[in-house]
Formats: sequence, structure tokens, C-alpha cells
Amino acid sequence: MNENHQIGGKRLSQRETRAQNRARILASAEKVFAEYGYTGGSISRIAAEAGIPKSNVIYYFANKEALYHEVVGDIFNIWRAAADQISDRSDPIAALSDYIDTKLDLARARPYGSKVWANEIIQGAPIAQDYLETELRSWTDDRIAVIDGWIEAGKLRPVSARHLLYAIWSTTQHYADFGHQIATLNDGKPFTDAQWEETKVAVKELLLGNLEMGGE
Amino acid sequence: MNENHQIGGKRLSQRETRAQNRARILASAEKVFAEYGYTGGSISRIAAEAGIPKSNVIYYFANKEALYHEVVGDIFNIWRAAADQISDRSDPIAALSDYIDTKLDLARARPYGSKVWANEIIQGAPIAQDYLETELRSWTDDRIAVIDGWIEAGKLRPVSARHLLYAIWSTTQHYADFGHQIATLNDGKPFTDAQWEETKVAVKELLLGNLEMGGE
DNA sequence: CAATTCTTTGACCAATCGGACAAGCCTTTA
DNA sequence: TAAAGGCTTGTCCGATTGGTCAAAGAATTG
Repeated sequence: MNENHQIGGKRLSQRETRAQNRARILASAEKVFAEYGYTGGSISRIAAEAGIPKSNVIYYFANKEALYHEVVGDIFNIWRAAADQISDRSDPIAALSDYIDTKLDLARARPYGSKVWANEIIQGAPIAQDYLETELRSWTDDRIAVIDGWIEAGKLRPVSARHLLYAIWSTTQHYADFGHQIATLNDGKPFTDAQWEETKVAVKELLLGNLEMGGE
Repeated sequence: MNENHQIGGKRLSQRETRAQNRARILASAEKVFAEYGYTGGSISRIAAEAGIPKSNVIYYFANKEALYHEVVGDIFNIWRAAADQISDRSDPIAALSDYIDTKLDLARARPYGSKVWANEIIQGAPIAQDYLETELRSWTDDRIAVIDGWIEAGKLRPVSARHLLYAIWSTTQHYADFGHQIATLNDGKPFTDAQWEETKVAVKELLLGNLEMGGE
């Protein structure tokens, strides 16, 4: 009996074991790929992080690329789900505020995922290219249309919807991807709860403060 | 005689040869490290990019880490020089506008350098930590003081100076680091001159549009 | 021109990489 | 409980890595 295959002393079925092991490997892989990049994130390092032998990683994922592909897909799907909050019918500023809040929450909750994605794009998206050309492309076009609709309806000051989206993505993800730099400039300490709240307020004010119609 | 050691058929001195070879290797290393990361950017790949044997790279740079260190230091110094444009005495909006313009120009001119830096920070700054703790730290503190001074003097709306700096860094560097994603969303084509100009206008409007006192 | 120094390069090395594979163990199923 | 299938793991492999070294070539110096 493997000690990993129980929770609170209760033995797990093979189904549960499989799910648990895959999840553990995926979490370790996300961290290791974030910290060392794709090439530097070796299977043995991922295995050590997960506390299992290297061979066991290969057993659950056909090869390194397949494992990496799942890690990248995970964070993309999480972001996509969060992005669907920008609904056409809501108040523009409220919708964009929610989106920024959610993105910053994710930057805090899943920094490794954000870093893996950043790494992937920096290196030319050898794996994620399909996501970019299909899902991200259509999603972006949709949201730009929504924002342009708001502008035409007079609910939002005229701005470049595309560059607004890019600014939201870059600023929010910056707090994950460059978290180490930010922590170093914060006396080496990661942000506290209060500092994350200040960040939300500041980012929203900077990016959205100028978009409200009839502003002061 | 080595064909590399001449410019326009004129033979070069050893001094010139040395400088030329080092520069060529550094440029190749910046590109390769950007595209493959530190671990993935092998010496042989850098050598191939530079068109010389691997041993020759090691001859000019003691080891891979030393070469990488110079690449990282180069881009940091370029950014620092650009940042000194934010002078205390200039008009706040004009100074910040110039800074954003310069950063976007650099994102376009040196995208590989920006990507190497991003990679380095994402991975916890194993090499650049000293830059962060000394030069970046004091530079950031200085500029925050300048911006806060502007606010106290009533020249700028009250904002978080720190988060404003982070927003400028993240948005401008995003156009380099995520250039592949942006190009994919731009029908697979890199930005034209006109699109870069639009970017400058849009970024400045988004980040600075709300900071002017007595605004409309 | 001779001696010295600098540059170039291929051969070589230990370490690590991703991955294959087989043997043994455990769980499920009939 | 017996057979079958899934899980775990150590061992092994060719390829690639960063780096050493010696020998030969070219430039500089006296």
C-alpha cells in the first residue's frame, strides 16, 4: 500500500488515486515550469517536487510536452472563465472593475500559472499557438466589439478597446509575473492582504478613472 | 585571415576584432536567451546564431553564466538611462509622457532584451537580484518621491506613485514580452509604424489621462 | 625576422536530459 | 480466490549539456 493513496487514513480507489496523482503532478509541474522554464523544468525536478519517482511522472503523462500542454491549458481555461464576466448588459465600469478584480485575485492565487503562460508567450507560443489563434482571437474580437458598443452608446469615453484590454492584461499579470521584483521593492516581503486591496484600488483608478462619462 | 575580422575588406586590429566578436556574441546570446530561456539557450545554439564555433564563445566569456550576466546587465543599463529622463523640474505629464514614449521605443527596438529580463525576474532573479536590491530600489524610491512631490505641489492628481510606475513598466514591456501574442491577434503581423504610434497615444491616454489637474 | 602573445578550433569529458522497459506490487473483477 | 489489469519503481540508453584542453594559425612586438 502506498502512503500517498489515502486521505485521513482512508484507502483510496484506483480512480481516486489516479486523479490525486495527476493533480499532484500538475501542481508540481506548474511550479517547476514557472521557476525554471520549459527546458529547465526537468521531469526529475517535477518528480522530486511531487515526492514521487521520475518514472511515475512519465506513467501519468505520455511525455514532458504533454504534461506542459496540460499545465498551459489549465491556466488558459481559468483565465477564460474569469473573462466571461465581462457581460454586454452590465454597467461598463462595473464590468471592467470586476474583471480587474478577478484578474488580480488570480494573479495572487495562481502566480505559477501566470508565469508559465508568460514564459510560453515570450518564447513564441510553441505549444499555445492554437489557443491564441482560435479561442483568444475570437474572445478578444468579441470583447472589443462589446467595448466599442459601450462607447457608441455613450456609456464610455472613446478609447482604444484593444489597448485597454492589453493594459488590463499586462498590469494585472505583472503582479504575478514580476512578483519577485515587486516583493524585492517591498522590503523583500510579498504583498499583505491590505496591499493587495490597495493594488486593486490603484489599478482600477489608473485604468478606469478616465473612462467614465461625464466625469468630474 | 578570418573573414569575420574585416569590415568592407579592411583588416581589423586585434582590439577591433575582440570588440566586434564580443558584440556579435552578445547580440546572439540576447536573442537565444529570449527565445529559449536561460537553461534552454545552449552555448552551441548561441554559437550557431553568431556563426562561430562553440569554443570561441567560451573563449570570450568565461562561462554561460557570465555571458548571461552581461546580457541582463545591458538591458538594465539601457532602461536605467532612459528612466533618468523623468526629471524633477519638468512638467509632470510631459515627463511621464516622454518616459512612456521612450519605454515603448525600447520595447520595439530591443524586444529580446526585454524578454530576457522578464524571464530573469519570473525565475526569481537568480542573477539580477543585486540590480533589484541596489539600483532599482533606490531609483524607484527616488521617482516615487518625485511623483509624490508633484502631487503635493498640486501638479498631479493624487495617485499611488508606486502603482503608477508598475503600470507604466508592465504596459510598455508587455508590447515586447507578449509581442508574439499581440502579433497573432494582429493577423499574425507585427505592428506597423502607424500601429506603434497608435500604441503610444493609447497607452499615454489610458495611464495619464486621469492624472492632469483641473481636467475637463 | 624572431619571439611572444592572442585567437581559433576540434576532440574530448562527466553530468544530466527525456524516455523506454521490465519486474514486482497492489487493486479490481468475476 | 484466482486471473487480469493498473500502479510503482529501478535500471538502462542515446543525445545533449557546459566546459576543458591542446594544437595550430594569425597578429603584435622587439
